[in-house]
Amino acid sequence: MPFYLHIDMDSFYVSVERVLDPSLAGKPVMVGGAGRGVVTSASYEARQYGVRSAMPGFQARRLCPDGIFVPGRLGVYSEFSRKVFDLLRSFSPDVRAFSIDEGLVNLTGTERLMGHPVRTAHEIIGRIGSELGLPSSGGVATHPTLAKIAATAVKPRGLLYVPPGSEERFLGPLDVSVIPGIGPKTHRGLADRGIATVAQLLAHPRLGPRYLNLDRPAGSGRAHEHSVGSETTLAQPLTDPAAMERVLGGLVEDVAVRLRRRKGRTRRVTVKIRYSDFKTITRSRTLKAPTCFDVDIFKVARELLSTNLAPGRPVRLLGVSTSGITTEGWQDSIFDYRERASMDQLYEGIDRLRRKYGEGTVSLGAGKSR
DNA sequence: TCTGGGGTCCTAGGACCC
DNA sequence: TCTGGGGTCCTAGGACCC
Repeated sequence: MPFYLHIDMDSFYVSVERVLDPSLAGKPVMVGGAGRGVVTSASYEARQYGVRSAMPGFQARRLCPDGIFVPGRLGVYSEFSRKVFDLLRSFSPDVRAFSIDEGLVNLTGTERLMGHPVRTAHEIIGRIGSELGLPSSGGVATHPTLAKIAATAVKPRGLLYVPPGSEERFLGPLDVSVIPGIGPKTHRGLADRGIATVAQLLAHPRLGPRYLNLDRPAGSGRAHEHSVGSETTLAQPLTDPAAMERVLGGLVEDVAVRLRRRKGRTRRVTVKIRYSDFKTITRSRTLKAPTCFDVDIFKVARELLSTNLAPGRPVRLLGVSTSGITTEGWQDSIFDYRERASMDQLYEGIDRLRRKYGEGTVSLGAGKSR
């Protein structure tokens, strides 16, 4: 019998902040939400006021004026995340990280060594708490999706076991929104057709399997296409194309450095423009040959920006994204092998300088303005 | 003192090819 | 002197997730 444990950290960023500053315990704490930002993590005390993650900061401050707002420290959270996953991997070789604070442990076949999966789940959650000081929730079930739904259902500080054979009894009465992939829009659409519970959804011959297919074995999804992008909401909306190009240059630089760090080359460049009325457009172009160089990406990005920008209309966000990324070598373009090789050396040097002396040290002609 | 930033996946039309 | 048709790539938009 397959057994999966889905681990979901409880208000992860806030919990890490509390480990580092115990005086935050028991208080309404929010990470993020400064200025134009949104709340990225809210303590359960803050949620009592109606604060949710992804909520705009101004709204959170209105709902919870006495709350404590902490700026996020992604590097610190990543470090704690690594420790959590190290611990998970000491229980099973098959661990999948879904995000910084969510992971799946395959406990199939561990019974003889470690006892029943529920016992193991208890121990894992206990050790995340005792060794790292972090609260978490877990779901144990015969299917990964089911385990995730179970974990979400018992948050915070809960563990829920869905025994084999009781899957439909557990899921049936729940609201369809518990299913990953069903967001507000789909939820409304289903409600319009009179579908509110999972049981009603599963009874539908076409829609049921589309949104929840527990027969499909784990990990049978398609191989996903990787992308690397960077975007920024501007401190002040811009109307000056030259100023926008400078921002674009900074974004391109950021993207290209990350692309090279993972030894990737992109086949596609996408520019994103969000006007101050929130109308958002994306314009992309597929390249003839994959590249990881700032100059190549910037050339395309600048062109996409200049040919699609509505003149005089204030822009609040600019973004650059690269996709269709390949990590294959450059042997496929033999004719310019030598040129590319020397470009690689040049950029390696630039990246080294940037690492050593800071991001602003070396920049493109277009300059950087972030 | 309006609404982040990192992503993945899906749909759908048109081009293009055989 | 009505509309083939299937596969794949390109592009834009949008839903959704953390």
